[in-house]
Amino acid sequence: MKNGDHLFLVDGSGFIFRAFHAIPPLNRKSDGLPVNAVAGFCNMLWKLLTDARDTSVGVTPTHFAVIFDYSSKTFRNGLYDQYKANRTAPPEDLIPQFGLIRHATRAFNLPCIEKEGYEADDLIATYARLAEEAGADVTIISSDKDLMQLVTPKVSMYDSMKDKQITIPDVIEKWGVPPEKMIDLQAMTGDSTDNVPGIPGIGPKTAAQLLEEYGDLDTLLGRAGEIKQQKRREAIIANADMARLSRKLVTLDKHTPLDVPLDELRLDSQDGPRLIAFLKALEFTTLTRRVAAATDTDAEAVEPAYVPVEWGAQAHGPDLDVGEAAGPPPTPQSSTATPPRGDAARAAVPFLSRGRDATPEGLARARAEFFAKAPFDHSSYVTIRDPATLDRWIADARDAGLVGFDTETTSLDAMQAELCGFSLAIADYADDPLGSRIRAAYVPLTHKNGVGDLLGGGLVENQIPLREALSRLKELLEDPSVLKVAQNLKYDYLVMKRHGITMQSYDDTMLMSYVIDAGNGAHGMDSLAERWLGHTPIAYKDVTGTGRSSLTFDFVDIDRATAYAAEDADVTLRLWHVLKPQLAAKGLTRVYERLERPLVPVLAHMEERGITVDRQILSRLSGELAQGAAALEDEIYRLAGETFTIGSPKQLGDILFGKMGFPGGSKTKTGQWSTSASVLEDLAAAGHELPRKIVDWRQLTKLKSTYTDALPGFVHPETKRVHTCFALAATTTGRLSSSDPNLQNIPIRTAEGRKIRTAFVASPGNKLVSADYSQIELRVLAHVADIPQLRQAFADGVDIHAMTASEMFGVPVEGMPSEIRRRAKAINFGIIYGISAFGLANQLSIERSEAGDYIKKYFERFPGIRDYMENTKAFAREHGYVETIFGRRAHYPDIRSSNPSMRAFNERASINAPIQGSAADIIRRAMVKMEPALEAAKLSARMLLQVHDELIFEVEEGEIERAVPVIVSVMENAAMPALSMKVPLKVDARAAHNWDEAH
DNA sequence: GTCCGACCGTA
DNA sequence: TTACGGTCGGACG
Repeated sequence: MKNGDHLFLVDGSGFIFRAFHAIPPLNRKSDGLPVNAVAGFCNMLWKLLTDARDTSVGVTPTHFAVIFDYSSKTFRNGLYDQYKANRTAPPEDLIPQFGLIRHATRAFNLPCIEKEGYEADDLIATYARLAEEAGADVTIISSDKDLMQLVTPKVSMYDSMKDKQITIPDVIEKWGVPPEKMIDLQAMTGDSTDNVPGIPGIGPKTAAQLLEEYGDLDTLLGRAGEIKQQKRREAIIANADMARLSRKLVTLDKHTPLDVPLDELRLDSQDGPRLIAFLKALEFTTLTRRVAAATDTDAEAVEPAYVPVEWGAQAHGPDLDVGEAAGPPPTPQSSTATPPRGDAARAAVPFLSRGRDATPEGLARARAEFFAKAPFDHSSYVTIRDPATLDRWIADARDAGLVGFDTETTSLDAMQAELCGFSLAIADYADDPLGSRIRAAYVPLTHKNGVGDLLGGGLVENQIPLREALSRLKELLEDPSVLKVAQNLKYDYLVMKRHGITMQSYDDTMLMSYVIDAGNGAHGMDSLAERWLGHTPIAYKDVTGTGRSSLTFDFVDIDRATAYAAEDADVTLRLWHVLKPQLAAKGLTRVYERLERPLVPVLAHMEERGITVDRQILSRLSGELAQGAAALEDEIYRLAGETFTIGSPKQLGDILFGKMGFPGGSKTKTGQWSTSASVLEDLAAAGHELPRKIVDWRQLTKLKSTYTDALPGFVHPETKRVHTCFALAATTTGRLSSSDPNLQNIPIRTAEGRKIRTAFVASPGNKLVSADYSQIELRVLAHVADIPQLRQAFADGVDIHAMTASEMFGVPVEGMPSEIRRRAKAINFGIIYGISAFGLANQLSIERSEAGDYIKKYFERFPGIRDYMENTKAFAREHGYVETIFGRRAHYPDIRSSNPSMRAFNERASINAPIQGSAADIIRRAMVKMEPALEAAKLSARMLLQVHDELIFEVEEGEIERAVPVIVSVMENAAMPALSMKVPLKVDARAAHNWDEAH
């Protein structure tokens, strides 16, 4: 900075208070966010940046900065503990604007300056002194009298609200003393708003008069006895020390250490799109237009920015944590914690307030609002490279009683994954009992440097040895008094279990979201961060790369890994704060704690055990299938008169419906002729040879590619077993899903397919036990719709489909034709699926009118079912979700769609969900109870798989007779004692060497 | 390389 | 007519 330059220093904190009161209340239109002070601030900045010359300042700035108070605690509190102690909390509507003004500053591409322990005024004093020494002129944008002591021939002030410059004569005119005597004047008068004591009875007029007479404060105090007025004389003598203290308090520090050097305040050009994005976000249309014109930017093309709102810790009212069953214990002090600096440091977690809305809903709302706006500060994340630091973090986690936890590994498959490191997130209560700061750290353990080493390089230096870190981590993860919070806990649980750690006391944010929001979008971390935190976390592929050039996580640079991993733990802990109170507010805590969380270790154990598949059987089957398919291919090509890709529905359609001229059945939604099995079956039934061959070929190639060829690839290299992955939060209804490989769709319907089941075998000395619920969904339907005939039929143990047929068609159960029973069975399934005449007609290959008659007849016989269906649809329309008998919710937000087919689809799904979902809840309960029941019976039987209504166990041969009754009993009584079903549950169980024979 | 549609295996 | 996941072909870049 040099002679001729001109520095503008904006007192950001001062401005906001003034603008807030001076400008009428103004809210963002879309959501009521108060923005009056921000609007004034933005208009003022824009004016100063573009035409300061036309204001009373009369010059254009070359340097510019906006200065803020960091917090209410400064060095002055060390001088006088009552300093600013009577400050009241700012108005509610002002609070979010503190943060917004900082964002505005950055959007204007201006330095945003603050420093812990100092007031904005001290920073302004220091910059002003330095600029003046460099020969520059300074304008302080403020009208605060506390800053008038800084005015000199080269330093002036500017009241932007009144467009009035304040120079030396202005100070004298207003206060009766020149700027250099303002300190003494303030020392005498004191300041009630800042709690600066001063001398009682001395106001500005008297002070000015005394200073005129005695010159300065020290002289006055030395000659106080000469003062004629008795009261004044006594007051000054009695309060001399107070006056000296006050002088210290009001004297600005012109030598504050600076983080941003003076020269970096040089004014840069405006970033039009960035500024417009901010202005659009706040809906400042006039200014948006002006800025667009001045910067030659197409405002239409700019998306509004995401503008997080900071809630300053200082700005919090008297919130108190009145406790929450499983919430974090309020630990007021954390000895070693050093809160991070910067924006994230001011993020404070709101707890339940006595004063405001002290209900579960109020807390849930407050948390959601707070975290929707709390900014992320990656600079506050740290890497832990030594045991001592790790110990400190673990101690802090213990103090807090709550820690976000995440593992980083080399694979999505928890059974194959190798641990690379882990991250922790902690909410501190260090100096703010009203809230908490979240900080996060990554602990790299096995990161490698692959530089110039074909073997993959050695370990990166300065990582805590794996064993040492794990022994410390074990203490934390197995400590029941510390709640661990993870996203998709089953994964981390299994990875840690493989390292000899059995986690205790945990929550899973993914499962919380699933309980709250099944049907409302995904439950992965990225979705949840977007939905609840308004934040997009660093993408995994941005860290590891993608495709051919991708790295496993252990080759990721540790700084990058820290940014990614620490953020994940941070996000997880924030999500917990948002979601946990919502469970309580919506009455879903039971569902989460009984049907979700306890299933995590159960499924982890099942996945860890795996199941043996006989690779020889699969290999032999693959050969047979290949031969069969090859023979069919020859036939197909011969019949078609040419070779083509049979597996291509497009090419196949051209052959069948083009070249061969077969009548096309239905079309797919893209307009292609459908070549589905049902179409081909119809053609085959009409006497055509080719379609039959296609159907057969499809079956063989399907079995080969999906099962016999693929399954051996899933055999684990060490355990030699296949470990599926069960997803807990994948379905809308509450069912599990299975993948990698999917063991819930192993063939059974055809003889060819069943051969694949013979490859799933028990290990030597054991047998597989398959136990499945009989007609569980129809039983659930009989329960929820309370249908007397169905209840009676299940109580009597009669054939339910035959009973249905008998009721509908008046045919005796004895000697019933199989076609009649088949139709009744299709209707029963149709009911569960939310029947339509169209669907039933399709299923039974009958006319739609005939299917409609069946349905009508069915409802006449079972009016309770129609009531159930109508009531369920009405409930779903009203609430947007339906419930299972255990209170699990499945959401159907599109049930109010104006699209009739979409609406109808959602109605059918919402009829089905309570039935399918209640059955899913029942088997979940059975699974949770199974491990302790087997243990109590001293059985070593191990649960391996779940297939919706079936559980598969591996049981020692000598144990089978004792194990089967235990298994059956747990399953049949699974609803108890939470619920007493109106129909009995029935379970069939068999033991055999392979799955085909056991089922 | 990544995505989507068609198809098909299970309950 | 419900709920899933896997494989393939084909189109996109």
